[in-house]
Amino acid sequence: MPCRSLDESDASMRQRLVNSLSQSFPHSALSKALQCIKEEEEENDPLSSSCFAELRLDKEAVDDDDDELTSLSWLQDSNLLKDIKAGEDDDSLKENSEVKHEHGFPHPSHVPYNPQKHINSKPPYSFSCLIFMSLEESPTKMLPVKDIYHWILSHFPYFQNAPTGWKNSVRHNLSLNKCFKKVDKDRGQTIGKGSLWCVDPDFRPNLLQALRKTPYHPYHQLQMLANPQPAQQNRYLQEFRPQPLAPRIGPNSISPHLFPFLSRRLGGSALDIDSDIKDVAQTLVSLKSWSKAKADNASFAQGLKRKLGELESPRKPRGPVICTENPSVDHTYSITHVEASEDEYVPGSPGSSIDDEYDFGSEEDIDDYSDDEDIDGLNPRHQFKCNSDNLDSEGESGVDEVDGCVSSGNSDSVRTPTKRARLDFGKRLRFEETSEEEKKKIADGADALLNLAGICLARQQTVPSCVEKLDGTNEYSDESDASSVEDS
DNA sequence: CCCTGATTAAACATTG
DNA sequence: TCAATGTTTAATCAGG
Repeated sequence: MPCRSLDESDASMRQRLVNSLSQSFPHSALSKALQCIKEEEEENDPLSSSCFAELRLDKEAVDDDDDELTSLSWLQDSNLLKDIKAGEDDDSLKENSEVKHEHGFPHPSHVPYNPQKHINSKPPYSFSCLIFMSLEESPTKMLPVKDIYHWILSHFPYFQNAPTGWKNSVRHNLSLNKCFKKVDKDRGQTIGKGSLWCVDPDFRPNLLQALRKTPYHPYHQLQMLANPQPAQQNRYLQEFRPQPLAPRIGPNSISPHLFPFLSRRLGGSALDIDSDIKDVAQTLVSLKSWSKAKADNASFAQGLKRKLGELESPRKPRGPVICTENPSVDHTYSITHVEASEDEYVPGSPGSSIDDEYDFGSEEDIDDYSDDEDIDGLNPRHQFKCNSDNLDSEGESGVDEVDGCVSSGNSDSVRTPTKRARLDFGKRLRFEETSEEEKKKIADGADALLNLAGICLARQQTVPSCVEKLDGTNEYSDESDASSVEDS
């Protein structure tokens, strides 16, 4: 919860609030905004007073005060608006707030979104996120298109009155978005027409990243599930009935009962940042070690063999998936992808599941995803704007080739650890072909960056563990990240 | 202004 | 045959 400066008087705050609202909601939306706040209070939701502000985007968390002023979140802890709301009829106000703008009008980004109430507001989630949520809510992590429709309809009544084109969009997304893939017919039960769809584990971190960037998602999603509407008849939800909201453990925490995957991935931005730092440091150290190893042919060959062994053996630690802040690599259609995955992929490899990495879901789910990878190589969807040329062209430069994992915007960030590790390995092989001068530059750069990263990591006392992991002898999980950070 | 992603519409193919 | 499903292309818009 952003803390308001105490030296700011209520009057000035109110004035600034009104100004801000007037600009943000020119069409009588002020009352709607107030109504939203009042509704939140009336529900006496334990989350409403503390959580959703922290669940704003990471970027917003570091935004300037102006952005905070435009956010209504901090008002939930204050009673500044009570006078304004006094005497207003709740029903009429709500009615007005929902009727006054046309159906399909985008939901104001500064108003907490409740899909069950703002049925005329177009959900602030992309179809990818909607599909992702539906699939994640499924116990089996896979759904036929029909059930995806159903989930969306039951959770976002907006679509009940929306033009039917949204279903087309859903199918379009499923087909075109590389994040989703069809489950092998053999594995899918006989569900009639069509296939089951699931999230491609390769891209699940990207979807999570995208979801996390969506304003107000976690809070309202949780709230929605905690107060299921009668319209919700999704059989998966009936089987997997949400539990009442547990008291929030702390700021920015998501109920693990309702959304285990969200509670982990959205639980704290600091953890992800730490993870990113570790990723960078890991890559840099690795890079340096390889450069150094080249100086000694014997040790180089040994290291090569060891690296190869690590990559070939199952259940070996892999490089971490990097969830980049770069929107171009979130979950889009045009992410650069490893074309050679069919050759590289080891069917049934336990390490192929990202659940392994993040400990998502159940054992069955892990198996599902592992097996699902069997069909990944057969799925031609990755052809969309797949930019393997980029990799090759970058390979000429040497530097980009090697520090691909360092750059948050690099396409490497979207691969499975296994695939990425293999690609990195291939890159390193090519790295060995670059000139000594280039390698020296790279090593120097790595040194410099490592020093920078070392400062951060040392601050959190995670350098030893991080570096220790570089030799591939230790696991690298979010859990350890979380614990290390929490300990510090 | 350009690029990219998201959305929407549409046409067409496939499937049960 | 039909409707649902899946694929693909294109146009449009918004945001960076």
